[in-house]
Amino acid sequence: MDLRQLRHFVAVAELRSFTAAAGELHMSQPALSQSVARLEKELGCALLHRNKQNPGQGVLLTVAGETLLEEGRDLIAAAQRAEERTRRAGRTSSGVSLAMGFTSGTPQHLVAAALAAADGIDGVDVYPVELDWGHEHQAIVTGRADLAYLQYAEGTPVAGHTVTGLELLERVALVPTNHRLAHRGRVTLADLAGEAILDPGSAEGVPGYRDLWLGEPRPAGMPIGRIVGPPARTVQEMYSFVAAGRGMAIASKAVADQFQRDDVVALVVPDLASVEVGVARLVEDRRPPVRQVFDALSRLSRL
Amino acid sequence: MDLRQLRHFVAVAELRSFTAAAGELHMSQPALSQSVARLEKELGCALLHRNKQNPGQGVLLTVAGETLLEEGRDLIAAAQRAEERTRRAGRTSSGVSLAMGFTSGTPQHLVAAALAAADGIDGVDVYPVELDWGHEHQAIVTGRADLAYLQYAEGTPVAGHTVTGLELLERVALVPTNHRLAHRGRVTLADLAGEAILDPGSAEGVPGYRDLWLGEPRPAGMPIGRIVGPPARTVQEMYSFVAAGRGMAIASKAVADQFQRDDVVALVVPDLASVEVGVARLVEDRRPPVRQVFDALSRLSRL
DNA sequence: CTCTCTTACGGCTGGCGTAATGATT
DNA sequence: AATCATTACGCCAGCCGTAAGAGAG
Repeated sequence: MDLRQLRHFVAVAELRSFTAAAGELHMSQPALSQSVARLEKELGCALLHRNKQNPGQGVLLTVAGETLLEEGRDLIAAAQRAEERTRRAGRTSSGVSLAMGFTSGTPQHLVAAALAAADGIDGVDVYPVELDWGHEHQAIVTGRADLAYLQYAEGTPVAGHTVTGLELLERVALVPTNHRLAHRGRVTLADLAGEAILDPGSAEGVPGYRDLWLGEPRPAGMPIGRIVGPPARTVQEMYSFVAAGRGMAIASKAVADQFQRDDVVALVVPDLASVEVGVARLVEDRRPPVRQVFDALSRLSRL
Repeated sequence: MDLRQLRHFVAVAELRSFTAAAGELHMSQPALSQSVARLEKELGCALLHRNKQNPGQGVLLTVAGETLLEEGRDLIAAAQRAEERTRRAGRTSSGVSLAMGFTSGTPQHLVAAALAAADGIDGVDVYPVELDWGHEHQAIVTGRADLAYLQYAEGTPVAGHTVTGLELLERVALVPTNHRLAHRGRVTLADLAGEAILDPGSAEGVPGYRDLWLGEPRPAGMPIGRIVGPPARTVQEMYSFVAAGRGMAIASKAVADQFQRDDVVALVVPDLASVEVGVARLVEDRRPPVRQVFDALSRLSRL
């Protein structure tokens, strides 16, 4: 079995269409058809129910197809992790080196704590990797990071990861200094009703991420305003967006404490639920250094 | 990255030699050299320290090489499991079907219990797969079985598996009916000193397996006799070996209770430690039906 | 001189693209 | 007719094998 074939099959299975998958994979549809046919021949069983009475509705998966879709996704992700981890190892001269993912919204002391945690473990070195907003999950799955700090609605589990909640962060609304509410230290959701808001984007694998940073669900009568994109990738981009007067943005108080600009003001919003910051690792990651650092950080939990 | 290349690299890394690995892989050595070189180029880092001052001692691994060796082994095993599971799914008409591995030495009621356990779980079907002696571990790793019954020295953990001990089995020595000890119901290790014994082979991934079925370690003055191969693959082969007068064999009492032949006698050996029978699954196997059946069987433990 | 890995080169296979065909609504 | 997949066929890249080269004991 070949990883390329597997990628081909997974694309077809996910999109339920050879034509669509061929586009996605940047290859011709007949070539894709052949590739999957070869895979089926090698496995000795059909993976897709073809063209019977559904040429319009695309293809359906067989039991074997369902199985290979699940297994194949895992396998492709594992292959990418292997590649990424090897590349990273190639960049370090010696010893074990772990990548700690964080975003510009992560409280600084936590990043420092991660580096400090490694000092206590012999032969293990942790280096920080800054990730784009909302890519923490993806970074762990693809192997760009071994561990990552994650922000999520309190108590929401994240599939595929082992997460330990560490802190709760109050939330603030960021507005320009010349905003009508800028002189208020704290505001309510009612005050913010109808305000244009920065598009938070969405985080693969983190359900509820988008709603979290839109301040949803909001009580009746405090509707959300226009959502303005594109999503910010970092805190700096978020501040620039706000300073330009295009709308407000919701952030954690930790962000506002760490980044100060005189053209942007942070207003505490007490009726927005706090967000939880946690440290995450892949459930199936059994590498001892990863476990050790993870456990050390877990012990710092204030929850 | 390609699985073929990965297999090439893993072979070289494990054997610490291109020449040896090329033989193992049934390909020419220069082709293998190129294949690994291509992989290194793709990854952008060296995996092996070449030909510096060790052309005699073979190659050494770099940090990246060590990483890719570990990751690659896992990945290749995972690929094989994916393939095997898909093939199995292709053979079942519908629904979830799990393979329960056992050997001819597994107490029958446990196999029956596994099938019965599935009846209580909706949409899950368990079917038995008979494995060769000592291949239980390998079967789980390669995906031939999702669960398997395993026999091991009491309390010995098996790497890579989650195991629940279920029962302890007394052990017996199998001898021909015309053997000098055949009329005795029970014997000691001292009685068996110097007897020729069937080669138990070894089980990949189960440390101590060989010693277990040789009755080792034996007290001083009760030395092991000649070890006669080839290893038996099933209980029937073992009985035939013994009946032919080529030597004795050590088995669990459960085996002797289940298989009766008038040309072979089972003698209880009280001073051999009991073996533990447990049910095993892969640590990282998170599929709910596997967990459910495993947990149901774990609840049957008498330990 | 032997052992081992690398470089060079030629041949072949396998996978892709284009074009044509089939099946269904 | 339009859509979606398969079959037919030619082309090319990549991989393997053979042969030659290079460095160390």
